[in-house]
Amino acid sequence: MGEPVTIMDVAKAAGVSPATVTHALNGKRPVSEMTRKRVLAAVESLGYVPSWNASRMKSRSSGIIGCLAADITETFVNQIVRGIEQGLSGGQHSLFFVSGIEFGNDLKKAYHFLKSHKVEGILFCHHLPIWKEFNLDTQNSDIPIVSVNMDTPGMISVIPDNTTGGYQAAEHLYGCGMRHPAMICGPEDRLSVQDRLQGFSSRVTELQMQMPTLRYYGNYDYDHGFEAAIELMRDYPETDGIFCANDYIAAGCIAGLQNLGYEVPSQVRVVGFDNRDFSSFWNIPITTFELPLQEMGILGVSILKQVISTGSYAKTKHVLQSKLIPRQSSRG
Amino acid sequence: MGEPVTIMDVAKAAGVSPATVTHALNGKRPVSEMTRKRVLAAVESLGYVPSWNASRMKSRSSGIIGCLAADITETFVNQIVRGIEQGLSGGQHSLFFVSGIEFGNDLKKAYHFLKSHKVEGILFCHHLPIWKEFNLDTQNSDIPIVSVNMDTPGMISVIPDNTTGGYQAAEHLYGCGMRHPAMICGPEDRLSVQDRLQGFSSRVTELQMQMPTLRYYGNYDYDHGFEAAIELMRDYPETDGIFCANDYIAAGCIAGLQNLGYEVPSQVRVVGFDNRDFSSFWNIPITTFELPLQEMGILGVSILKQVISTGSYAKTKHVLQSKLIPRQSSRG
DNA sequence: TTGTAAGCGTTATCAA
DNA sequence: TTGATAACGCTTACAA
Repeated sequence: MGEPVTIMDVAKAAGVSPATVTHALNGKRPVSEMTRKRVLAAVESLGYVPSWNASRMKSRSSGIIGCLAADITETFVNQIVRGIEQGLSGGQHSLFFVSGIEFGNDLKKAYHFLKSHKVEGILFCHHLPIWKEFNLDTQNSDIPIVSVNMDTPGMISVIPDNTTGGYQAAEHLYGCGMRHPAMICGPEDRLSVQDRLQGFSSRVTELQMQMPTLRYYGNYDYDHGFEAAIELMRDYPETDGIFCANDYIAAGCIAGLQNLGYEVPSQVRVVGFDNRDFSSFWNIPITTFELPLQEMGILGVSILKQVISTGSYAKTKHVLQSKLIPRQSSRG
Repeated sequence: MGEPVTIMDVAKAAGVSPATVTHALNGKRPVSEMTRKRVLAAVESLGYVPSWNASRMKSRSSGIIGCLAADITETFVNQIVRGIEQGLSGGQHSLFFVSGIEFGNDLKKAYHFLKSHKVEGILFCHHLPIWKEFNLDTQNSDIPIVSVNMDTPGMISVIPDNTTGGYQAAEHLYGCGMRHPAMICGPEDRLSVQDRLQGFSSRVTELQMQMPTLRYYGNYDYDHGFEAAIELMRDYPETDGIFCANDYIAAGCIAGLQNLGYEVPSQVRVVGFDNRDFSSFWNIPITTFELPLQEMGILGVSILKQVISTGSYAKTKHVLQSKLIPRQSSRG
């Protein structure tokens, strides 16, 4: 498939030196208009594209930022990645996305891969503290790392404010008439679940209401919501407002409530989290919270860029607010 | 942030030549066990990782495969990318994913970017024939390109069989008792819509049934399904089976039918497409088709690898079957 | 088994 | 305004 065209080929074709070709292309020193035109013509006709590798051999900077994530099909990952791309667009850096899947979930391998490409910084995008496994490397890493979505001690972190989300959920449900709150949680080991729970229960306490001690932990899915709702209403029949840890659970919860003959929202109000696509057109549209995922990606890039350019690496923590989206499931 | 560690540093620390370091690391020539150990110790203590750029300067191959897509947040894109990652894992190549977003949707720019990184092949991942815009480049491209998801004339294509999907939808609905079929289409300019329509109507004809001439084109979303269902039942009240171009439309269609007082599936059967997450737990679980997205990614990689290694570039077309997932919306 | 030196394609420095 | 040359970090003949 065709020999690779080098700067020498272009130089020969244009009858100039390789140095002139470089400068005609990147304008780092003046080139006469006539020469430039000849060079550009040669570039065009030969289909020459400079080799990134060779260019970056000399200059210390690779111009590449790496992103390490587990699985691109997870909504939170691809939304964040989209934000990262936006934050990078038009700038000097480009993105090298690497998924755990490529490396059999061996993050150490993936990290070394990025390092071998001389990335100038890494955006780390997980919902579990997997970083612990290769802690040693990252702590003393000469490459700045920003953790997006996980509050990772010892790293700069950009995270959504799940706690305030929970707090606002309680506030909102109270305003809609809830007096006997409850929560159906997701997986117990997720920080997002704990934070949402903590925010919710703290506002519940402030408002001098009681909530069940049972947490109804389970998967982040419909079935768990359905079953938990039935258990919950059996255990605490006075419940008139349920905060679900995400929209899948909320959807199941609503269905479970309807199955028991409850009316949503007049008898029981329901709030979810994450603003999944179906939430807007669920049979009872689901009140939810939109995570600032793209904003997190954009902010992560901006912070990383700053760290790279200044060299200062303060382990700061940046919290972005989630946004309440009120829908029918919570208000009459 | 620390000076970059080079092979020279390691060589000095281990008291050997750079050549020995290379060979101790990649085993392309025998190294005594003692020397190897000293080298590896030096590598470890210095945190040395070989520069990918420098390594690839000599060898013609970059070991990189590029992937060009519009938007990673689209399900079909990230599923395919996941397949690509799987196909690549454990092999010699790594993936450079590039999104249109990074380049302000200037595909030409993105293509040149990949070329500058000396990618050995490109996987092109779109649902629209945007490639036409930079047709000239790709036709004479010295880099092999495989189009995944779009049947792109002049390129190797890996595509889902939407036509057979439509065909099977008609077959399935007929088996469920449908005698007066109809279809609610998506955007008229999508090939997927046209193919699904064609497959459906061809089986309808074979089964000697009639279907409306109206196509009910519209967005691939819930609202369109809802409104189109109402129009459709007004125009053709005898309709007892509706094939919707995707699951969003199907969800809206079911809601629209229920709104009119029809029972699904006993009075009207509904089939969707794409197997969205909500389809399994919709209030009436939606019969749908699962696209072989990950498989398409895997196959795309495998074909591209073969083209790269053999150098032969036949413009073949590879069609993968979608899989019917029967649920309640179609059978009583 | 190991070392020396040339070369990959580009850019920076120096000289013209 | 331009050209020659060294250098980037690594691999690989070739030599020892």
